[in-house]
Amino acid sequence: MRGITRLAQELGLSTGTVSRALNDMPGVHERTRRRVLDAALRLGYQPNQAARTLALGQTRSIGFMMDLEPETAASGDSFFMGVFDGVQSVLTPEGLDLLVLPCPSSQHRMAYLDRIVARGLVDGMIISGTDRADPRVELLQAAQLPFVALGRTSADVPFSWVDLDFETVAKDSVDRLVAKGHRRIALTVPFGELNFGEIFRGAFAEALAAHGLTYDPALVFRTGFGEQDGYDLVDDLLKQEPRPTAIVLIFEVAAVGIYRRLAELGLEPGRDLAIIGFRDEAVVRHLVPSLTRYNLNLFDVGAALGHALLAQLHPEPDATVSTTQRKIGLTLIEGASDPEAA
Amino acid sequence: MRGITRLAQELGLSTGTVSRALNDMPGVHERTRRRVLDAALRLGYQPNQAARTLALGQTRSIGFMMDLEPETAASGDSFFMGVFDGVQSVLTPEGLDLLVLPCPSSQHRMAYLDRIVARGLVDGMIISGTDRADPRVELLQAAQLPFVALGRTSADVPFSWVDLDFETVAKDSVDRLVAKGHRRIALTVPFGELNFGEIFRGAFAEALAAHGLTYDPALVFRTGFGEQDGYDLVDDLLKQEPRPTAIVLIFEVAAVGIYRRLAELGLEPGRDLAIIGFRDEAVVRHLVPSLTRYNLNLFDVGAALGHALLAQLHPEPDATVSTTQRKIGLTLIEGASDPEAA
DNA sequence: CTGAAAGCGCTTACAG
DNA sequence: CTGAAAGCGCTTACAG
Repeated sequence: MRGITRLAQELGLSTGTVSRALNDMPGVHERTRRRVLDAALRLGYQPNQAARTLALGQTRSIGFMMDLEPETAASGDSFFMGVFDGVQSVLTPEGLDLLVLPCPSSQHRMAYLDRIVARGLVDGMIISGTDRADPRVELLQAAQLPFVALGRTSADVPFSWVDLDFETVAKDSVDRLVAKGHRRIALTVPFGELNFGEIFRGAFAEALAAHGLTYDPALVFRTGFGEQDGYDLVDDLLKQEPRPTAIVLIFEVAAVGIYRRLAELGLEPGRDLAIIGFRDEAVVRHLVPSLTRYNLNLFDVGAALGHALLAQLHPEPDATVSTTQRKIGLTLIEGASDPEAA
Repeated sequence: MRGITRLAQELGLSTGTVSRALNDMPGVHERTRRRVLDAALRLGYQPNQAARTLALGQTRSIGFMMDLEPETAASGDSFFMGVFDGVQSVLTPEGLDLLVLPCPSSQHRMAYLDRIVARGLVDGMIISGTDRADPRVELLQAAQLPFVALGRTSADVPFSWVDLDFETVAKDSVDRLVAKGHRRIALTVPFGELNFGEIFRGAFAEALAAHGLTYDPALVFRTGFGEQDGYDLVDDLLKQEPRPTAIVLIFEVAAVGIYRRLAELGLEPGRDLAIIGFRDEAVVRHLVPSLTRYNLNLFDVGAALGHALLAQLHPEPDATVSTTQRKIGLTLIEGASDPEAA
């Protein structure tokens, strides 16, 4: 005999009473409750999760789907860890466990998610790395599973998401460079169908237009997440006529490669090419000249995801389920990599 | 009505028969089996995991506990992501799901693990970042939960682990430096109680002894995982009298900081201080002069963990459970950072 | 305030 | 080869 039955027998009570005491349900004598709690602690009793899930119809677990794609995983460096910590900070007090679900690089995202959902492994999901058109959103909606996306999609169906404020980063970067006399400004966007690339590009074009500058598609460089991608970018960029005087990045690590290639060519970051980096990270923190970049609080991103999910799990008594759509701001860290144009 | 009951009714069969058909049990008419499988596919039936777990006593999930401690997390996602992919590659074909369990930085490892284990969330565990004395090993043994550690402990109780071959890295590094005329060789070890620090130190001392050199505790530097830690190390190192001519690292990123600080001091990596880095990683790949370091196949590490775990889940019919203890080798990548001593 | 019993969705001896 | 029934460890109306 094990579990709650054992506990009940040990105490000479029924499992019903023990269960009610354990779960803080009303209608249990205070002395009884205390006896139960004491015994549970003493015997190290923990309710069997599967039995609980079956009886209650909920798992008390939240899944966080993460791609293992080497392509996108590189950016993962320390990004997700910070986010997880933030998510836990709001889920743990609610008694919810966070299960990170790594989708193998060999497996299709949809197949992976479909299986997770159908097996009823979690009460809610957080998905990340959203594509412009991301069928995972429809899958989760169809399954009626509460979810939040870390990242938007281009679809206009309403769903909860938390995303970085790419628009403001693009606008601030352009404003700053234009104010310093730059007119030919290059931009990086990700390979593939990741939605934030389109957002970034759109906001960038708008910001240029606001200054009466024209958006030149030739100055938009599709790159990967890595250091090498930044390196490879430089030669293409220098080939442009007239040569751009500045570049705005969307990946943290690319800056390192750009600095490296410029140095090889006898060029100097800042003087020969103004650079505004993306998220602050250990790797770029000590570049010389110091990189102008943005600070992002990963913990906040995670916490926002957690809250958005809770809002879906406990829908307001009256109204429709509350949909969260929240952009997290990044703050500028002034460096010396984007001086006045020559 | 839902789940298997619904499926059974749809087919005019008992749930028992449907279950047997679904699970490929013997004693089901071929035609019946086919009908069941067809209907399951058509209706998108997936067994409820909680019910299955309760009935079978197993979850078909494996947990991978990961620390979110900023201290150790810095070493990062990029490390774990590669490992996860390797683990999945052997678990997925067995129908096992991998659940990554991130222990919040605010929570005690033992409390976190204890809860996970007691709730019966997984059939097996992988733990990482083992301390010299790591109570998680005893906890898992006491709970009789199959587990594998990524990393050894100093305990002499036998349990399954997969670890990097720190001994060979230490020995090869020392041999190489001594052959190049170095006699005063410094070493880094991690802060805290991480077990591999002790292993690395021990192997280092032994290797020195094999060359008739004495191990000088003043040349052993305790450092963290970050770039800044490498930076901070340099001044202390240069203070030593006589000054060491070489250093062997145990963290990937430290090399970047060492290069940076040396440059500030007008010193040159290699010429003024021979450096052997640790694991090859994007961050150190383009240092100049190129860093001598080691390559590690993360996928292999993960696959080894997966196999070690399977060996525990399906114990050999006859014998005692097979314990895996496997060191994964790292291969030298020759660079220019450790030339002959002056 | 407490107990007996049904039910959550599966699996699996046990009959037939 | 198939069905009826018990059981996995919980929770929760329903009686008392």
